[in-house]
Amino acid sequence: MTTCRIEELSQHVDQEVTLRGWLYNKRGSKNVQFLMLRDGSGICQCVAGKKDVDEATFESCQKLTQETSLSITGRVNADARSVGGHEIHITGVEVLQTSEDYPITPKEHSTGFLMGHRHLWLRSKKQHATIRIRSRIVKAIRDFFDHRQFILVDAPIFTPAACEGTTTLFEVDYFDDKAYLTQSGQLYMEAAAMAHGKVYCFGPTFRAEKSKTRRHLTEFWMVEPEVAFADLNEVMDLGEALVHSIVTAILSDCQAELEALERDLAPLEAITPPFPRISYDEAVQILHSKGIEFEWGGDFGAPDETAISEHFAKPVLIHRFPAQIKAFYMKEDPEDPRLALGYDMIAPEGVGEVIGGGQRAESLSFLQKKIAEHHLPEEAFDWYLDLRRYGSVPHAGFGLGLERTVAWMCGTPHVRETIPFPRLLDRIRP
RNA sequence: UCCCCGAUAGCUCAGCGGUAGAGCAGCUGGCUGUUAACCAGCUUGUCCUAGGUUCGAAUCCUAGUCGGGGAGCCA
Repeated sequence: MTTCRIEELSQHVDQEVTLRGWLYNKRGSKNVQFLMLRDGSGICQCVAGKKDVDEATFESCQKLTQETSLSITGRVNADARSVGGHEIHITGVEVLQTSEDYPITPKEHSTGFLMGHRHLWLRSKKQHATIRIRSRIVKAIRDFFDHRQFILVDAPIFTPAACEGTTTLFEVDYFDDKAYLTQSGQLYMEAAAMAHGKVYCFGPTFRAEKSKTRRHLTEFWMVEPEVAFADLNEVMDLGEALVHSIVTAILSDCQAELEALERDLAPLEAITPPFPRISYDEAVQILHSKGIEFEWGGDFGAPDETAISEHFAKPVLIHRFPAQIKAFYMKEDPEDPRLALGYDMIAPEGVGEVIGGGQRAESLSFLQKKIAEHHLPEEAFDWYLDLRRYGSVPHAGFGLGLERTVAWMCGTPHVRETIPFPRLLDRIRP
């Protein structure tokens, strides 16, 4: 007897196989039962005709409840009437554990209810598709950097100080001292880039922001490349190429998942390089041309980002922001010291910022001045300033938010569905 | 931190001053192939909590709790 997964059924037509999984749904009449079995790799219709199986088997099929775990043995039949093109003509059914009163029925539920049952909601079709796409995106990201000779360097989760500010950090006890959960691996990647040239880290980051929006999590994943000797233009090229390689991978490998999510493919197929690149000044002009009030020097809010992105069919890169609204480590524009050599990539369809990055300041005295201006404790950045004392070179990098990228690819409006167990302002369970 | 909206059956909701309803789920029966199958019947409530108004409150008022959406900030 061959045990196989539903995704492999096409290789076993007319053979008898055993499938192991959970009952997704059931339909039936007096003489025939249709069991929808899911096993993680797909969903398969298993048919039990009253004349084709013994009485005990038919009766046990009639009694099966949603999400009961079971193994089903039968002959694989190619049948266009069945979803997926194959079905099983049952010869035997073995129940592993009977599921009673499964909370998530094949009908409508509120988001709050589903979030409370996240551990079970993961089994539902769209959630299953979303997590598979997330997995494929992670692989696409790793492949992208690995194929370009980047070295994976893991950044610490416990950190002694803030990267950008202290109000958004989670504080934890660290023996007799305090530590914070990392909000970015960037500073560590700058150190690693001076050792390996091209590096990236990929892991969870934490922000204690009291944000309650569809784009925010308190724990989210970020991939952060950092490249020695690179300038702003090179990391804009890198971000563009990364996003393009992610889209290409998803479109070629995740067709079934995109279909389960009812994703409109046209906006994804439109994501081809080159992406438009505009300066902050040009972005402000676009806002003004649309009649939106905006004062030069401020940062774009979510509605501003959407208005700018609606101007283009592709992701748009906005570069050279006013230095005053950007982090202390940004290099200033030699042609206009009011500006910083940073950039954001704004995704279309209201997704918003998926990449933030730019060229880092390599001058020791400039950084010391900036740390003072931002009222940051210089002693906390002593090790970081060493990177400017011992062979400082121009370098640049960025961070790409994984959950926003998954939401973008999936067409999912809220990032909480793009991570298996989301951590939000007021939700830490399950 | 601020601004909106909501809380009624296991789930999704209707009822909005006269004492509790529908669909789905569950249970029983029917149906030769169904595609969130369908048809008939049955069961299920501290109407979020605490005060108040009223002859009478799920319904009106106040406070609180929880949930949803949005803003700021950011990936």
